[in-house]
Amino acid sequence: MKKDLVKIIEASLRKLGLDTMPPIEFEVPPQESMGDLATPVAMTLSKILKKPPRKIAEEIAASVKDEPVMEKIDIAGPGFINFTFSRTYLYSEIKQLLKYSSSFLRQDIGKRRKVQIEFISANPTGPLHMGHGRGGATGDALANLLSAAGFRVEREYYINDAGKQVKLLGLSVFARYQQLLGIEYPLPEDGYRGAYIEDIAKGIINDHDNRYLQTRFEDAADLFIDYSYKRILNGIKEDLRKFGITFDTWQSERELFRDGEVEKSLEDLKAKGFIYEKDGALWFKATAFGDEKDRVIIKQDGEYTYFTSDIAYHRKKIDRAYDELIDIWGADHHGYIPRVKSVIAALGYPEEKLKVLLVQMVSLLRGGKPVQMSKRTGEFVTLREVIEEVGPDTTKFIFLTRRPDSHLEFDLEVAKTQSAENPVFYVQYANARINSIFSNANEKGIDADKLADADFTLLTQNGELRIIKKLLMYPMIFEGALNNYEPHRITFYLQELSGLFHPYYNKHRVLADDIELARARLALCQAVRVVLREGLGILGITAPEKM
RNA sequence: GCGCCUGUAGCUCAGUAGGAUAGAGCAACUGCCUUCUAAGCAGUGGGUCAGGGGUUCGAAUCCCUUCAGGCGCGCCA
Repeated sequence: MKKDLVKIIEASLRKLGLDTMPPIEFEVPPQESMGDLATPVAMTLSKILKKPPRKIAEEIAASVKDEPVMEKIDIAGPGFINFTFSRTYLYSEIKQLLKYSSSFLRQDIGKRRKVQIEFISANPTGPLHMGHGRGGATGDALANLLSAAGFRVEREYYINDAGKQVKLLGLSVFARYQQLLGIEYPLPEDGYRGAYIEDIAKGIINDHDNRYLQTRFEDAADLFIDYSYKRILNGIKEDLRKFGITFDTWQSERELFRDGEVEKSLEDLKAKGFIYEKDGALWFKATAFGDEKDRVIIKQDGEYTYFTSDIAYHRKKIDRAYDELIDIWGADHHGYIPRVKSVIAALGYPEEKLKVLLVQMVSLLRGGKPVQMSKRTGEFVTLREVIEEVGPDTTKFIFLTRRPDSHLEFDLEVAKTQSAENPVFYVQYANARINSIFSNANEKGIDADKLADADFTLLTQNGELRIIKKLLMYPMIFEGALNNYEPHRITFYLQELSGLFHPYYNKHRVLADDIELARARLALCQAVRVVLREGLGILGITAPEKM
């Protein structure tokens, strides 16, 4: 729809003697009667052409008005050009949509370029929480979006299974283990305290009995650390399974050390002259690339920092020949962006190769009151508990009806009690209703095959034309969601589409007595169903057959 | 103190590379189930786009500033 219009307008601008094309933007006019799409391009050009916008608009309109796709063209307000499409065009487009759904809905923007998207990557030191859920829903939807747009997408989870945090986890479990066996053993100061720590300790008792009773932690560390984080990682995988998110690759931090990636990346940076020694530590010259201070990579005590393995990690990723890397982080890590970007630059790659998307914090409420999250006692509501309470589809939908950078208030009570009238069901219900119509058509013996050959000219009702136009708008929405990394645009679109379908369903009988009309309406329903499923698929939300 | 994000209807949020009379859902109120699923439909009310200045044909959107909330600013991750 937009593509055809752009072509027509560009041709007309060329006729007006313009050789460099300005970006041609479109919007939906505020009132339906004004037309289907409008462009303010005449007002933009007014400065360049030094002519009043309405004059330019008239010239464009005059040279375009004979196009067969156009029903009428109006000039309105300060210089908007309003286009109304001809029915012939709408009917032929909806036919295309039905006949070639996949290429119609999935424009090949990616051209098989490779993108890797890394998300969640929660430390294996505890179950996933709501923040991870939001990052997960967003990352998964973006990956689906990119893949629908013809990119080759890899989803990766980075496992911080080396370093201080998993060690602290092991020590916390070790302490609980001793305590369970009747020994007084202090929990580490900032150790992990959730009930799951005790469960892991019980698991070790179960598998290894009291073999590590009263040994020193140092002598049992490997077992306690490995046992604990692996068990938690399995729990995370189970959380993800329940949430309906899968990954292609799981990159272990330990492996980066084991495979010499960390060493190699340091040598690399050293050779390039971005490493120096100061105060008994080794530093990376991040300020050379716009970061506000240089960063330590080997501490005085000889240990690496978390940043060191992140250098190796991003170096490895970027070396694997991806055209684009996307990292999705919680917004609390935003200060970390210049640091990682500076690594990309130091390694000789353009910074734009890495796109860091921030997903804002989630605050959990119940009935308007904040749910207490205590770090001290380790008491917090996990993602799994929320999924089990409100369901994965509703949970994802709530995450995906907000802009990633808006702060999100997730009220469990609202998510649940609203469930009957929750927007996600509104969308799913439209799909289920259409399925039901098709099974009724089948029972009545109405031929629902080859619907692309139905007589679309019978679709003359306002509700029908509105739906057709909305369906043809999908590629625009898709493109916008993709270019801005904003999957929520799909969510809103699906609500709008459903918001047209339900009233139509209520007002007009799809399975009309007139068989040809029934077939035309079935074709329309089919198109709606295809788009709903496509959109829900991108969001990672199911489209139940029946409800 | 510095930096990032946010502030839009009673509530939760869209709308921001400037565009026309600022939208949706929920909540509130009034109706609609003997024909394809009432998880639905029809209708009503609801706004100082946080405040103030500026830029221009035009600002919720851009700039400056104030206020409010959140998050960062480690040889922690």
